[in-house]
Amino acid sequence: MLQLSAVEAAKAMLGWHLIKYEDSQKLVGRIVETEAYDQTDQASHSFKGISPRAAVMFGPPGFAYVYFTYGMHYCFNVVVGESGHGSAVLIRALEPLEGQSTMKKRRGTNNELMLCNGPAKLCQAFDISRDLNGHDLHKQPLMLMSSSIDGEIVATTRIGITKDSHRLWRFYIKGNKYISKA
DNA sequence: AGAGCGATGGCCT
DNA sequence: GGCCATCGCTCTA
Repeated sequence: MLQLSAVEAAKAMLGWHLIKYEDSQKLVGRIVETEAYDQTDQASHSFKGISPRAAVMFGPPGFAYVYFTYGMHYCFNVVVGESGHGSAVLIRALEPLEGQSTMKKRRGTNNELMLCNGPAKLCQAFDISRDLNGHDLHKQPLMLMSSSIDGEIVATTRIGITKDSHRLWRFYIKGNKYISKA
């Protein structure tokens, strides 16, 4: 699945589970919103070729690309596509399935809908930061498990970008309450 | 060596 | 709906 193009992988990954193993507990979230980024796409960190920051995007699929932005936020991506091709899927929102109490503590809210409904929010809830950049998602502590969905997929423009903003490369599960923005 | 700019979220109105 | 905090990365000189 993960060797697919960014767009195909972004759609296929809806419904997958993201699992984080911590000392005495497990956090689980279901992917409900994604965005595709590709080296042919000006909005992508890989557009200008291999840089130290975006190097992971050009590696084999199934690894984590975590970057820091706006001086305060982390965003989590899954590297997809063939090795040598710079593409990744940004995970924008999760539906919390397990470990909600820890997520609530980290996020400072008791509202289930607000725990993982944004790329930086889910990183805070799952405690994902720079040290997981380049991590193999087939291994603990952070893992990806494939799953399928029944729901319909909606495609829209991506959020918060200016270049190549016409592409309909954002995908979410129709009607899901946990997406960042309808 | 240095300036400018974000794949944003939270809080305020 | 609008504004602002805050800093690593990239590009330019």
